[in-house]
Amino acid sequence: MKKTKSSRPMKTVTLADVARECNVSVSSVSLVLNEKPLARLLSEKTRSAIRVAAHKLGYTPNRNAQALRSQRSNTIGVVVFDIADPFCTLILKGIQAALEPVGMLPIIMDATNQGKQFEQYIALMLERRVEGLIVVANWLLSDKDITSNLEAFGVPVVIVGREVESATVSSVLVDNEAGGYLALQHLHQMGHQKIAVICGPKGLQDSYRRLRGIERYARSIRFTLDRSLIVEIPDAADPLAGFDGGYEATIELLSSKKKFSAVLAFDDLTALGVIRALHEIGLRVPDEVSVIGFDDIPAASLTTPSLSTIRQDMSGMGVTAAQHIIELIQPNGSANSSASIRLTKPVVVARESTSAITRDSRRLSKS
Amino acid sequence: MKKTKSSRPMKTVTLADVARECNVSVSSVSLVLNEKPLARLLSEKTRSAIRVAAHKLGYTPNRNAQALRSQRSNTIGVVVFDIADPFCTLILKGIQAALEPVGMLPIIMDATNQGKQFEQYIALMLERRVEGLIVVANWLLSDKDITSNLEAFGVPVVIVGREVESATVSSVLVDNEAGGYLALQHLHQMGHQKIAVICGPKGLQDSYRRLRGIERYARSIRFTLDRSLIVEIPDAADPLAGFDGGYEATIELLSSKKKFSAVLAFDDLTALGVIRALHEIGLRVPDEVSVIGFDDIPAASLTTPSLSTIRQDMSGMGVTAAQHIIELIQPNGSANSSASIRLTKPVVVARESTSAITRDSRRLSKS
DNA sequence: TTGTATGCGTTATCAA
DNA sequence: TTGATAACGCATACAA
Repeated sequence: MKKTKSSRPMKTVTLADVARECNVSVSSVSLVLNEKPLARLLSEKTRSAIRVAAHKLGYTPNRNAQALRSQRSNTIGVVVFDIADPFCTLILKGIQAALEPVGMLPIIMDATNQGKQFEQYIALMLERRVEGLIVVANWLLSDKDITSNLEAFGVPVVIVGREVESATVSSVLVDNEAGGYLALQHLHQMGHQKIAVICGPKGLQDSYRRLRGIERYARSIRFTLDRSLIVEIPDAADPLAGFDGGYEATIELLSSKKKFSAVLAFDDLTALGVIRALHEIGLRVPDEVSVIGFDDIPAASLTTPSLSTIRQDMSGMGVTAAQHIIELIQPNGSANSSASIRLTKPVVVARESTSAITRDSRRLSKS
Repeated sequence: MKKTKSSRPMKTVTLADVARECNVSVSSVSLVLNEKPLARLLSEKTRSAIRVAAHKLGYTPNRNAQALRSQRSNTIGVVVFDIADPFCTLILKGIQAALEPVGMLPIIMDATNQGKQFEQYIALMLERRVEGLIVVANWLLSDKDITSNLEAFGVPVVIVGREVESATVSSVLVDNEAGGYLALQHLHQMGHQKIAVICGPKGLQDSYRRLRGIERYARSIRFTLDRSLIVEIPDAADPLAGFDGGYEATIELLSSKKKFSAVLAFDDLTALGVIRALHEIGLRVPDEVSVIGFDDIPAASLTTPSLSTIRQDMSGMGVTAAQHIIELIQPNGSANSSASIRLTKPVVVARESTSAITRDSRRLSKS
């Protein structure tokens, strides 16, 4: 039992230490411990001696040295625009899950919602010689922030949650249009006719795409959307701004005496704001007004009533992004699989906040 | 403009490249770029030439090489028990915020709620030669999982969210007892007398501490808690189990015809489950029953009604943990500041789910 | 079947 | 004022 009172840095066990312990050369130790084919040429006795010694001494390979020598860091930089955003966190899980089996380590940084930090953190990761970069966007990240020059980093880049028009940067995101389609379909099939639509900020791709999907479904069944029931929440800098946006939009809608039996909200946060507003006015959800969101953030299942929504497979998106970047990292990888856009399929999650239209809501929606 | 079509790994610019570019030695370049005192001995002309060349060539220091040479990785390993737990994510923000100014990089890993992965990930970080370890626990992490041998890793360890009885591992967590005290105080001061208490799993430190705080407040005002209104949710493996626990406990309480005008829940998730149950039975919150949680997870402010709760300063805990580990890393650091326990002060966040007792709730709580 | 030597990019020591 | 050079821990081509 050695006293461990020593001051840092503590000397760690190296290959040389192991080699000395069993009177072989460092190369032999390296071969055996890495299970290289060449190791099979060593006598079984030597091999086991090496393994025993390594274990006894508590040898831990030094990844930094390995990275230096092999010119491969085995790390992927992950820049999350806001790690507290529940939307992002499941993506991270997916990324880690896909990276682990191939021995890659994600280096995660939170950009804390600031475009400024963004570039700076990427520089940090480059210093660590990450072999690839995954950017997890959320709706606060303006396109300006990214497109600056994501292309010029010298490593493959995959961006999650945002479609980017670059020739060298790949995207993984939900099929927003399909999602919008599904959302309206869900409400319409439950009998709703007067449907308010609360769109996201105009500048946002997602807003546009989802609305397109909504309109496409409407056309497909020759259903006419009441334009006066379509509103838009303002752009904002706060992660929770969607909630306020939904709240304000609903208050406005209600005070203008518009009638509707259902609200299709831009996302879950917006939907929760809508519900708050309806509740304050004294309208019951879903008895009098149905509400559907988009994303399926964890909170969606915890509220009362629980929130019907369009689920994005965040974890799956993370996995896809990670797998894609692994491909790109392979030598010649950028050749065969170049910049692509992968859309994941959204799915309806019907919970308590939507219900078939009732007498109550029908009466209410009479204009 | 060089074509960048080459296959990976892309050769990066080194000190030697810069040195060659301006006909000086690598040592000079190193001195200048690191702004060492010795660099002042070089002529101003040389210095600026070096800086210009470095910038022109796009030099990026190789941290792996630096780590190898200096025996300092400038990284801190952070093992989060569940990165999707909103409780954890704000702590991460705090950690990053405190680490950044001192040039330390957090290496974040999600243990995905499994004690098994836990040890394995720590091994990974040790291979990367992290200089310290921060473990972010949540209530699913059983003490067994950690105490195994957190002490023997050779680097300082700080654990957030759990008090550990080790002589070498420091803890940062909320003052649970004070929190329990505050929660009961809040309810009592609003006039509630029949108060149900839903405790966390028995095995959990937090449960015990919070209950102690509750009892301490009760004693301080000579208020007698009705033991039959104190229940406990079962231990569980699911991150969202608290919700179900709160739900079930409430249903049980109600079906046993107990009367109460307020519920003090173990945490926010539990509280949300309670609200769901009350709603199903047809009891209005807070008009007929007040509910208070613990933690102040993001969802707490988004629900309708929004949740009154006891806030933990998660971000602050992250900062504290990071600062502490930085101290411990300093040479001789472990000497002057050894294993300690730092408690952060909880604060009441009064929102909509609690209100002063009304005629309705008074009537209801008559037994 | 095993060992030696070299270099990865840096920093630090010593010499010029 | 500046430049060689060794060493950090490891992997590998080459020798023995």
